[in-house]
Amino acid sequence: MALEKVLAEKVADLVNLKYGANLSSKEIQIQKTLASFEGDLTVVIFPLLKFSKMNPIQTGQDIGDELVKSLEDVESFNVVKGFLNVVLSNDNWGSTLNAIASNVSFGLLKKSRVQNVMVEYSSPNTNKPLHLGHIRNNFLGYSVAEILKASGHNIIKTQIINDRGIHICKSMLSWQKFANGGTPESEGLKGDHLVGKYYVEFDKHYKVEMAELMDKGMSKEEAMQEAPIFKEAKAMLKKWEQGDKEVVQLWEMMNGWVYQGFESTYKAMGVDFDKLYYESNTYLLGKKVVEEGLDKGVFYKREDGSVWCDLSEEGLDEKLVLRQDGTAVYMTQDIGTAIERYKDFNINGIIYTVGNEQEYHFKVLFLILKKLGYSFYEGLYHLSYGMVELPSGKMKTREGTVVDADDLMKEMIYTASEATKEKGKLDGYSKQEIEKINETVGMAALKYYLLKVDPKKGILFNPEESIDFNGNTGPFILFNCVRTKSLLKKHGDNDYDGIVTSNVSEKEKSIIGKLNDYENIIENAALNYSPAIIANYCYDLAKDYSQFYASHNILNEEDEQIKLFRLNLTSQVGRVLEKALILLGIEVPERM
RNA sequence: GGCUCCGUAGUUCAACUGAAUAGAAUAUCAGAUUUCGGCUCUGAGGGUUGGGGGUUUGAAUCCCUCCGGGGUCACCA
Repeated sequence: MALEKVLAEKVADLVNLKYGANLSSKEIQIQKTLASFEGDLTVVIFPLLKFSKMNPIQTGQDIGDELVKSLEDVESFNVVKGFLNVVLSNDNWGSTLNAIASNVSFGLLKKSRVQNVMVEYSSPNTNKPLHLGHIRNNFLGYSVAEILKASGHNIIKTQIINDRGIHICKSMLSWQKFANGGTPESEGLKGDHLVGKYYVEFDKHYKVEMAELMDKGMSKEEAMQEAPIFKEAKAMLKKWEQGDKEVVQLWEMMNGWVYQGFESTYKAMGVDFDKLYYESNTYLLGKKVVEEGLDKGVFYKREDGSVWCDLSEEGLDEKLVLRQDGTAVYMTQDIGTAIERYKDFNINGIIYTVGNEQEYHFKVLFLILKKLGYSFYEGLYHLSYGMVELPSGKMKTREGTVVDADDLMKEMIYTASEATKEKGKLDGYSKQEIEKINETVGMAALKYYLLKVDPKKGILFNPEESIDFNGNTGPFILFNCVRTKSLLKKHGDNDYDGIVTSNVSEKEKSIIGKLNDYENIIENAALNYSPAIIANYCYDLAKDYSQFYASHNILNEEDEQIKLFRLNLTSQVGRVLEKALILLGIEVPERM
């Protein structure tokens, strides 16, 4: 609250004046008073003792006296150990609430220096459908982008589509061999699922061929290289890089299927992008830059023709940037992509939302760009997040233990529909409207479940818990938000401007305090790239409101002034909750 | 093995970046309501914050060390 600042400044002034210190208000620690003590705000006294040269109690008493004298909003105080608990006047709460209500741009911060930031997320391969890991990636990247927007930055959402390489050729070759010309229409499969099916099919045949070769006495490594089907895939990659018409046509057709599939998955996820990058476009630039780097002496060529970057001085290993046969690797493409992005946009930085398994890769990438002389490397940041694991262990494509994104979302929505059927609150709604609400609720459950965890940490995905609707869950928060709307609708008139009351309960104070925290929470979430901070805030606020609702009359309140005050409070809780949920990519329906 | 991240109630997560008695949810147990044994409400138990040491008026948080786990060190992406 503005009052926290006022208080901090006042305390700093007092300490400077009385004890001859030289503190700024930022060095004064102010926190919310714990529920078990009397008071609203607490000044931590310990750090001030070296100036006051008195014990904590005396110092607290001393400062407290002055605060009551000089600040109108401070009604009284008490000192416990080294903590000065300040009790605020009742008028303060109403005016704080009104300040929030009348602030049209509440929750949208203004930055003195606006940054243009590119956020990359999703970054799929075009040889298989999206899975649970991508879901976390997408929700996280989307939400971080929204949070940064709210904190006052300009954001460009982007992805890099991994549409070329040996793995893509594997599914192409496999389709050629085994699909008999099957299309998404003829097989009745989403395009990305169809392509994924033949990618798996490739692996099956590959394994059989390897086993045969190993029976003949070959080592595993040899067999991997010598299996005919693998050699064919490699040949296809080479043809693709040479621009072979037939191969390119096949590539375009199958990627087209995949993009159609992705599009509907992204739509269901509720994510979007401002600009797409394709590795098939950027890898060539990467190759060119590697040539330049060779001239500059940043890279060196080995006898066999492969190109490397020596990072041993920086404490890392040597890194391959171009294969012996001159084809590009992952690193090559990423160098090209980064440069391209800075050419395309006037940006101050790029945030790469990529799993923590690639931390080493990005460390190396940023270092190489630095060595190449691109000063923009300073603005690059790897938003690294933990892997999603199942109770049964890791997800593995080949063992079929992957949780498919489309399947999972469908399940969540189904569970939501079962839950609403029981509650029966949707009478009078059309089938389409009900479907839309089920979608919203199901996705809210999934998004919240994945976003409430600190990005850095791994997630253990428990299917049963994820679809829970009680407790610390998305639907619980959503329900409270929807309830505020329905209350306000019932009351009709919604002009609560300037309502004050001298009768404010502890719960109400707590809620107003939390509402007032919202902008700090955004700032903090932006600073840490952490939707989890927003998610936890939403739950705290919703829980507080839920307890308030259970213990206070609102529409039934007889005192008109109090009733309006509580409606004002309700209105702001709904407003802030909805704003916060949107930052998580969660929509709020009118009813549920 | 080198580098790196992590370890908090039975379980899943918090703790405003160093402050008061480490909080929720869930599970468990006990009551209340309900003839609906699954809903709702109230309450309780549950912790040496992996172990040990250090810095500090104060440590889950910072430093050292050991133990345990993940990731990564590919001419894969």
